[in-house]
Order: sequence, then C-alpha cells, then structure tokens
Amino acid sequence: MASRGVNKVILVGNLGTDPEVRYMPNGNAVANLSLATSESWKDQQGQVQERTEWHRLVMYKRLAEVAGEYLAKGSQIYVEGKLQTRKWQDQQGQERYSTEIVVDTMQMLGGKGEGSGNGTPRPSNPDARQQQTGVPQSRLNQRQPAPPMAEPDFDFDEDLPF
Amino acid sequence: MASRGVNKVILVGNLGTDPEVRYMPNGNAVANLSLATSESWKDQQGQVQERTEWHRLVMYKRLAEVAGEYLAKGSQIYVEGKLQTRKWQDQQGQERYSTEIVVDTMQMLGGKGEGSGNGTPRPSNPDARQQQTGVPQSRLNQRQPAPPMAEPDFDFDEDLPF
Amino acid sequence: MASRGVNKVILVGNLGTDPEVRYMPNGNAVANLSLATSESWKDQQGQVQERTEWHRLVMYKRLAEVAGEYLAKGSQIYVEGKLQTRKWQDQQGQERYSTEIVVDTMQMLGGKGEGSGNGTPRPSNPDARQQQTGVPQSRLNQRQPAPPMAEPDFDFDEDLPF
Amino acid sequence: MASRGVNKVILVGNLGTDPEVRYMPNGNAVANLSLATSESWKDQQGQVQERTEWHRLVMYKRLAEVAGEYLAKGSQIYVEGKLQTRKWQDQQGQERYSTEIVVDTMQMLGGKGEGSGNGTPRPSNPDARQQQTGVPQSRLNQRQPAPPMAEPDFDFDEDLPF
DNA sequence: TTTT
DNA sequence: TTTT
Repeated sequence: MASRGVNKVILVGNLGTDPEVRYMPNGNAVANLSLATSESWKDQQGQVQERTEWHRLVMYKRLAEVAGEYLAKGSQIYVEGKLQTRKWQDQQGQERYSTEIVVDTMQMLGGKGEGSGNGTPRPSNPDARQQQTGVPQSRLNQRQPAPPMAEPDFDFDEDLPF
Repeated sequence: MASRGVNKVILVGNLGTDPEVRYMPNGNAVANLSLATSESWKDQQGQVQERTEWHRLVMYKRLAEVAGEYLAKGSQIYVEGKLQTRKWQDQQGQERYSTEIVVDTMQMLGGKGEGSGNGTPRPSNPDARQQQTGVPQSRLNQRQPAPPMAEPDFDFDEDLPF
Repeated sequence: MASRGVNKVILVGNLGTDPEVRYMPNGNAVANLSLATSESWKDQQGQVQERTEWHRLVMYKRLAEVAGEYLAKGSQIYVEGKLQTRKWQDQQGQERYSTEIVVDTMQMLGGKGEGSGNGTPRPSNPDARQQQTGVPQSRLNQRQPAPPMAEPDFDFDEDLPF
Repeated sequence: MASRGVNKVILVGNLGTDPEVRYMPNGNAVANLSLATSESWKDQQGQVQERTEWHRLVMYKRLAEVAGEYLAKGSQIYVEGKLQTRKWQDQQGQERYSTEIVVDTMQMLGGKGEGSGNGTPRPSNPDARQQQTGVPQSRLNQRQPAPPMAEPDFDFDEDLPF
C-alpha cells in the first residue's frame, strides 16, 4: 500500500438502524450501517435550527462481524475511514453515484446503558450466514434510492487497498 | 452552534481543474473544487494497482475567494470540512443525491514549484463578479451528472451552521 | 488567524479526575483536565498487554465553564485541539516542559448513564469563582511534577490565536 | 490490538533538521524528527503575531528508513500518529517527561522544488548502520534538555502496540 | 479532471 | 531548528 494523498473521515454519531451484515461467497462479512450526525445552531431570529446528516458506512471482514454482534439501532460509535464513491445503475438503467465511508477503525462509545450497544453481543440473526442474496429493505431506503450493497471488485482477501 | 456528533473530513490531494467561483446575490462567494486523492497497492500477482477518488469540495465567503485567487488545476492542498449530502432533481425530474465536503479550513501545500498554487495570485476572471447566474459547464460534468452548485438555503450571512 | 501548517489532536477517552476550573482576573475561565486513552494488544506470548496514556487538556472561556458544569471524573468525551508545549520552572529553578492539548471542540459522549457526565450539570463548586490562586492538588500531581496552570500570555479576550 | 479510546495526532509542517536515524541491535530503524507548525494572527493593535510549535516525532522500522532516505531539513510532510509521553532521568537523576508523536502514516508534500524532500533519495549516511550507540548531539538539544532516543521496551518485532 |  |  502506498498513496499520494490523504482521504480520511472521522465521525461520531448514532446508528439509525441495526447494521445489515451479509457474507460473501468466500465467507467474508460485509456490513452496511447508517450513521447520523447532527448539528444545531441559532438563526438570526434566535430560533434553534437543527440539521441531521446521514452517512452510509461500509465495514469488511472482522470489523463487519463485530458490528453485527455488538451494534444496534441507536448505538453511538466513533469511526475512522475513507470516502469512496461508487457508480451503480438504478432500475431505469440510469447511472447513479453513492458516496460511502469505508471504515477501518471503530470504537463503541457510551457506557453499559441500554441501547448503547456496548459490552454484550446482541442476539445474532440465524439467517445471516445464508443471506448472500436478497438485500433486506432497510428503512433507510425509503429516503434514498438504494444502491446495491458494496461489493469489492477485487479479490477480497488479498487485494484490499487498505 | 452546538452539535450532537462529529462530522469531519480531512483530505490532501490535487485539484483536477481550476476552482469555479461565483457570487451570490448578496455578494458572497461560493467556490466548487474537484480534488483527487489516490492510493496504490500491489495485488497478489504483484501488479501495482491504483485507484483515484474524486471529491467535490465547496467553499464559502472569504475562503472561496482565496481559492479563486490562489488555487489552480494541479494545486496540492490540505482541507478540513464536513460531509453534506444534497438532494437535487435531474433533467428527468428524478431525485438525485450528491455528497460534498463543505470546507472550513484550507492550507496550500508545496513549495514555489510550478502549478503549486502557492504565493502569487493567479489572474482573476474579470467576469466572475457578474457571474451570478448561468452555472458554467465545467469539464467535471462529463463524468458525473451535474448537481446544481451548492446554494445554502439559509441566510448566508447569519445562519451558517459552521 | 492564518497558519502555515496543521496542528491537530483528536482524542476520545475518560477523565481521570474532575475538571479543575479557575477564573482569570478578567473573569474568563480556564479548565485543566486529565484524559486517559488506552490500548491493549497481545504480545507474542499471547498475553494481553495494556498501556494507558494520560493527556493534559486545557480549555478556555465558555468551554471551560461547560467542562466545569457537565464533566466529572469518569466522563467520556471527544475533543479536538492542538498541541502546545509550555516551558516552566520547577522548585529547583530548573526549566521544564509540559505538553498540553489546547481544546477547541468538545463533545460529551455516552448516554444518560451514571457518571457519564451527560445532560445534568453537576453541583458547581461555590468557591470556584474566587479560586484565582491555590491550585488544588489533584491526584494527577502525584504522578508527574505539576506545571503551573496554563496562563495565556496574551490579552485573553482579543489575542487568542484560535 | 484493541483499544478503549482514540489517540490521534495530525500534523502538517516542515522539518527543522535532517532526520536522525539509528538502528536497534535487531536491525530495526528508529528515526527522530523535529517538525514545526506555525500560526499567525493579528493582535488588537493590528500587529501580526506568530507562534511556532515544535513537535518531536518518532518513526520505526520501514517508515524510519524512508524518512532517513527521503526527508531533510525543510521538508514539508503530513503525518498521522499518536501521543506518547515517556519518563526519563536527566543528569541530576531527576524524573523528566517528554511527549512525542509516534508516527504511523507519513506523506511527503510539495512538488519537485528544492529541499522539498520529494522523489530522489538524499545521500545516505554510510555510518548510520553502525550507529547503534552514541546518540548524536543534535542541534535540538541546545533548546530543550535531551531525553534519550525513544527505545521501545517491548520486543520490537512482535509486540508493537500499533 | 490531478499528482507521482 | 523549519517554512512563508
């Protein structure tokens, strides 16, 4: 690995849904997560304004499995990763672009509190390991047309660029 | 300003084109820039692979003016900002999404070298200040369908959330 | 403000003690905090090793007050800031150096759980506003000789370099 | 490797001296570098003020060798790493502390310009590989009492915590 | 579209 | 000690 440039994203936020984990034919896991960050400020009328930004996260391999086991809707996490924009075709055959954060570092935040996704694994989905097709319709998709899940087009084990 | 969460992007790369600067009705500047970051690695055949990622940057106000004066195609810069995904309609009336980095900090890098965009202002575009309508067709648009330029939907002077 | 360079620190950790807040003659607050980050790994005997790093944080003005009101020993926080090394004299008149993180952004993390320092202000110290001298002997100081608290040597209101 | 917390430093600056590289008994390289970041601002008299911060960097193994070959006094670099404070004894037997940035990512910046430390290796020091004892008296030491060079106290090859 |  |  070498690089000409820096491409780094740092986010702290809460998950909007449970992570979606599935397995590649070679057994590696891929997780998709939706993370909210929000900011609020006062406009000049003194009214508090709020804006929430939703981020698509992708995790691979062991990190994806950890996400599936320990994170849930509402979990607060810190992530580091890089920006990646993928091209895909919608149902009309139109080219579309989707920007994701490919996560390489993740920290669970918060205490042992309820819903904080910390400490104890959540019950695993018994169907997940078979779930190699059939992307589940997440709630997210009602908001933004769904790109297919991220599928690295290189040999998953050896060619990962990170 | 307050916030529940962290939304931070850090990039070092080179501009693919000159910045596009235009002015809002209230006189504030907005700049759009396209920044490349690339990474290379060896696949398992020992072949060097390279991938370039293109990032859309948006700058406002004084920072946009500095970009227009000092940066050019090829300039190497460091930027810090936040991710923002905007919704827009393409010509078929379809909803589309575009993810941009709203820059709040910029550093020009590199020495006195040619094209490094350092030190001396580049010749300003005499038409720029009148260019309040008519988004120029940038070369960028040949690759990815063009979202309209970023237009903050809040009062530009007072309501900026950053 | 301008700058030639980037000097940025990002930390997520827990406070080792309650923040120490005092007030400058001009009424501005200064807070000192001690933040732990830790990492663990397996050595080649398969033994888990752990290392904790302690960071000295300094906050000014409104941020210092917020720290004093909402943070406590054990609070988990995210901070962004810059490195600054100060020179001071120990009791033998020797020059010493202390490296601190001057914080400009802080986020409280974790839920409403006990000790998470979130949501409700902790009881304020009624003596704090008078506490312009007499730095309390924190537990920290038993570990590392105490530098004097950070005192900006510029006009506090106008000359802040950030 | 796991971790409870985040400990991240991001710097862009120029080297004050050539890197000092030496080799451990096991053949691994260690490099010490001194990096300047500076910021300037206007005080309330309208006078431009400038402050330079000096950072001690430590690199290990291949990264240390790259630094020794490609970087020189004046080189502009981007680095990512973590804060680490080491305890050492000065000549009076007093405990002292030195805070360093242990670098894990480095990018050379700037173009083909002179002194930019880019592209061509600088002439290597033929004595360096024998230089396992006898820390050279760098110019650095005139300003701040010299801690011994960083020596990881774990097995260098296997136990690195990063 | 950049850069090495 | 760097750099602009």
